[in-house]
Amino acid sequence: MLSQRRADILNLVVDEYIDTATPVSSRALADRHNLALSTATIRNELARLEEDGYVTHPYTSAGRVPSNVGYRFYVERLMEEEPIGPAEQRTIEHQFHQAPPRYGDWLRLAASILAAAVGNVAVVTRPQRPRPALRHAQLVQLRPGAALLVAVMDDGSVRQRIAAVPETEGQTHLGERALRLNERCAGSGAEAARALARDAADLHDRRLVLDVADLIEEHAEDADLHIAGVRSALEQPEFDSTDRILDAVQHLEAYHLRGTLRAAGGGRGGARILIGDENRADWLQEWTVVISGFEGPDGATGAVAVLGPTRMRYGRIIPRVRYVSALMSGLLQEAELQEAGG
Amino acid sequence: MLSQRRADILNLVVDEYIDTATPVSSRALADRHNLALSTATIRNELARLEEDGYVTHPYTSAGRVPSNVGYRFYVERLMEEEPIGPAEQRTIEHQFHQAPPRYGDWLRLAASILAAAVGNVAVVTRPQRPRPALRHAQLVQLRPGAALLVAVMDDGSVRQRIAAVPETEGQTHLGERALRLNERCAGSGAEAARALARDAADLHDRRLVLDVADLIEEHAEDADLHIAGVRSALEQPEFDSTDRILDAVQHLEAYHLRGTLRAAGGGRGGARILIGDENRADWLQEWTVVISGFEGPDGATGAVAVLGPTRMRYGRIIPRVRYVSALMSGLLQEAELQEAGG
DNA sequence: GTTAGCACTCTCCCCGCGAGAGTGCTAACG
DNA sequence: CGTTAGCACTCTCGCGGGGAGAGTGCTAAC
Repeated sequence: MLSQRRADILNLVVDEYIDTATPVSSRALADRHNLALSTATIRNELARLEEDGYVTHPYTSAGRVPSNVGYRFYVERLMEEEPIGPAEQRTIEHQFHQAPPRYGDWLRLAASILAAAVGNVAVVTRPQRPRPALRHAQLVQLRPGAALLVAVMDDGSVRQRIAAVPETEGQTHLGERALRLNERCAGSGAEAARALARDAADLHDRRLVLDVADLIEEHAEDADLHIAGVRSALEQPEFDSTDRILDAVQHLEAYHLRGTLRAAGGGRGGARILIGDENRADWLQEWTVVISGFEGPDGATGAVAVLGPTRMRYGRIIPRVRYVSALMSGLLQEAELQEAGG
Repeated sequence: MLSQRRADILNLVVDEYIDTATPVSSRALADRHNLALSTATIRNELARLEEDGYVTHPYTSAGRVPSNVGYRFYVERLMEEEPIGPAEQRTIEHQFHQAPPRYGDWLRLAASILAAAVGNVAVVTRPQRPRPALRHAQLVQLRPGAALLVAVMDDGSVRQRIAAVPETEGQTHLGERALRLNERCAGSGAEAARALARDAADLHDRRLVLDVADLIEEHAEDADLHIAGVRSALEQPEFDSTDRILDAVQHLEAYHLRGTLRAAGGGRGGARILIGDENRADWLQEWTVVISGFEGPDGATGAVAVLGPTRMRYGRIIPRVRYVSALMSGLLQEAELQEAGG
């Protein structure tokens, strides 16, 4: 294991690098933090840290940069969490209380608040039950032979697909079909609905029941993912070339992020941290994801996450992700906001 | 008005500039297109065009660049539309037919198809009625005292807000309230619902009715806007500096684009073109927006748009926006796809 | 084990300059 | 009078040189 002194130095290197984004020299460490050591000694220790894989060298005579291993060690043993002072808490909660009544806006606001607090990309997903049941289905006629099937789930999520209906039927007939559909499927999960399909006399009714079953099983819509803070993240020095920015922009779309977050999971309550190559996706190899699951009512779960370069302010970001996650749980589930605080 | 020859030259300048993205020199015009004119004559004509404001000079001795006025003239009088060949038509329609059944995905696909066809940002909005009526409302309990109010409109759009409910009521009570809400408001527009609020005996019922009225009046959700092709647009040479890219990224979010598109309107059927300073938004001063409204069933309207730098391939983009718009109308409203073609 | 000193390395930035592209102007031409 | 050849002038862009500066690794002394 690392000697105390070497751990101290690693700690300073990471802190300094996170702060300045430039490779850290022995002089910088000696000057800015009063280690009672000469630069030469520090250089020796840095060389050891490099041997052990905690830091690297961009080129022969530049300062040191933390490696993924170094960050991991930092996060687990060295980092000091930057507490959320009462003023900051008040600001955040105040923003939450200014929440617009619209649910989508509210989730987006949550993402914005978090993004502003951490200066990186923040993502908030809509809480959903893993296997919801149908609450209510509607049919809206499009053209002859096709209608929009709108299904509201009992966790409040909504899914829509285009369904085939008899060419001859107008909106009133479709209304009747929707009624039958609801009588038959309301409250059912996917398997139950699939089983019920056999009982339907009418071919079209049967197909609609199967459509509903499919909808119940489907993944969430893109709409259920809210992203904020892309700009502030991309302003950081790691995104110096336009190519890097474009790559990031491309991957930071809701459509792509859904999969990414699902892969990352999200430890309930705490925060899960994936640094660089601990991420599975290729494009995340130089990113860190901090993700925390929160709970909605009735077993529904969502996730709050922050994405940024591996050089991120872990000590600041991690507690804030946890805090916002807890706030969301509180606002969606518990009786009182105060109980949510962290 | 412009002499024939000068108009020809302007036409060539715009074509050439759109193609190469570099200021067009007299030599380039003389070489590549067989004008029976010397470069000197062309230079004289260019000087005249500049006097009249159709082209500009980035610096003393560079070639000419079209001005907004020049583009406008080009679009209205000079440009040749690049027809959509049978092969391309087939490709596009084929992609549409591969459409996934999910409605949101389908709209996103439409945006992707258009983006791919034009190499710029494409946006598709969900068709909605300007003043829809409530089809069905649901209440999903969150925490004591608060529930998620989910309203499905008769145009198939969905709006959700967090509503206050009595602290003591659980999901079963809320179900009854939802029933009452539907009995009372189903089929109503915003004013009708507001009028009905007075009849409600229970304070909470009344508040819910008012919530529903608000929902009916609200603008669409972000989810109802689908964006594609950001990357390909930002790869164009006008986005050389990271600042420009970041500005664009910031403004190209669904949340911001909604307002922009609403301001641009969208002439039914044809395509409306807003070049540079013809746009109201500040950030669009060097962008062109090509937008076309399409019709869904029952008076619902959506919009298809392409956004790109003013130097865009108008002759290619405009007919493709119209075409996709017509296809959407066809798929959502008319009986047969074939009738939609352009 | 620690430290001073030193040679060496590598980056980064600035600067200058030449090549090249393109114009505007003038004067000649039909 | 419109058109054209010729020419001087201007401005950009890319390239290479070079010096300053920052930082390391190593060696030898403490």
